[in-house]
Formats: sequence, C-alpha cells, structure tokens
Amino acid sequence: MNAAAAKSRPRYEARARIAKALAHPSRLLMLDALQKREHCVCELTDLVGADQSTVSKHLAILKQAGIVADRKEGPQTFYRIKVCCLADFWRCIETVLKENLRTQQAAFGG
Amino acid sequence: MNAAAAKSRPRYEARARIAKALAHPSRLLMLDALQKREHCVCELTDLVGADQSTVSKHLAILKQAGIVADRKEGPQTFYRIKVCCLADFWRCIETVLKENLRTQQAAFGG
DNA sequence: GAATCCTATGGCATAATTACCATATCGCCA
DNA sequence: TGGCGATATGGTAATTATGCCATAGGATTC
Repeated sequence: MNAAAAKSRPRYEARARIAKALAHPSRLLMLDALQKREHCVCELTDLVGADQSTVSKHLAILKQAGIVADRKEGPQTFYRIKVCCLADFWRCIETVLKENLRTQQAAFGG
Repeated sequence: MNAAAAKSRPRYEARARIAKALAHPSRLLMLDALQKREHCVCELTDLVGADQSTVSKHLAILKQAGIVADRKEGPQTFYRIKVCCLADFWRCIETVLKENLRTQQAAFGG
C-alpha cells in the first residue's frame, strides 16, 4: 500500500462502517418504513418477520452507525431516521440495479 | 412478516447485494481511484497493499455487482467505473459521517 | 409489589466474509 | 515452444455477521 493510501485508510474504514450498516435487506426494509414515519420496535418486528431480538440488534446497528435515532415513550422505543441523505443512497442503488437490468437485457435480447 | 413485506423482500435483497459490494474499505479506496481513470489490477494491488489475489477477488465482487467493468489489454485487465451514480453514494456516506461528528461534538463540547 | 407488555442483551450455532498461499490461465516475446 | 509477467481461481483458516432462544430490565397496570 502506498503512503497516501495508508494515510487515508481510516477514512475508508469509517465510510465502510456506514455502508455496512446499510447492507442488509431487513435493515433496508426498516429504513424504508422509517422514512415515512417513526416506528416502534414491535411494528418493525412485525414488518420484518424476524425474532424481536434480531430486529432489536438490527436497529442497534443502524443507531450505532448514526443512521437512526431512538426515543423512549413508556415501555416502547420509537426509532426514526436521523439523517437527511438516504435518498441519495437509494438513488445510487436503484441506478445500479436499473443499469444491471439493462445490461442483462442487452446480453440476452440483443 | 406481513404480506407486503414478504412480496418486496427480493427487492430489498437485490438492494442489499449492491450495498454489500460497497461495504469494504479496500473496495471504496479502489472505487475512488477508479473514479479518476481506469486502472489495471497491478496498480490497484499496489494502492490497496493487499495480496494480488485478494484485490482480484474484491474487483470480482464489484464487477458482479455491476459497479465496475473490465477490459483486457494484452496480459493486463483494466477496470473502470460502470455506473454514474456513485457520487450520490459518497454524498450520503459523507453526510452521515459529518452528522455523526457533529453529534459527538455536541455531546462532548456542548 | 406482582403480573404484563415492550425492548435489550448474553449465549450459542451457523453462515458469510476476508485474507493469504499455491497454482492455474492467458498473452506476449525470445 | 519455453519462459515470464499479469490475473484469476481453488483451498483453507480466521474473523465477522446473523438469527434464535432465554432472559434481564424498565414501565405500566391492577
């Protein structure tokens, strides 16, 4: 690794930590739901269809990454999107998927 | 999992596959380099500072995700960015990092 | 304060990711 | 064709991620 790369390494590790938090279907599903409004864990558990503890851990990952924030209200915890930039992320992902589809079609259909 | 979520599950899995490809510091470093111009594997190997086979596998992951494309020229393989939307991705990640920094500073410094 | 609901955490098993080494493959040149 | 440089792939070990169960903790209600 050259010197410049070594120096910028922590920077890319920080970036990767954020990306990793976004790299799971259940977490993406929850983020989509949270984009509309805040939800309690029980609602997200129902949505995802996994064990409540599993969902809680997914939410902890998103929270640790700084993507969501939580708020306690009585016995419940409500999660909400904390950042304003997820639309950029979605757009990028969707563009790649669309492009992949186009490429595939070109390869098959001609 | 409710019915709507079950139906959209493959959609989120596809999205997560793309996000996962972006979720590694070495791959992010290489993408940054590739954003300027195409590079051969040997250049990227030097940049990343890992084994050549490791870099080759990282590139295969990016290619499989449809994020980069390759071109053989003689004994070398040149990789280049295939999609135009990575700027959106970077912007999102950077915004999260910046917001996290802000939050931390608020927690400490006040 | 006991029961209950909601959420978080510890423990553990399994699957996925990652990295390196060794080696196969491909293109080129003598 | 033999050797060489550049890549890709198979094999394997170590680390990390994921999911469920059991259970702890906190709040509410009776």
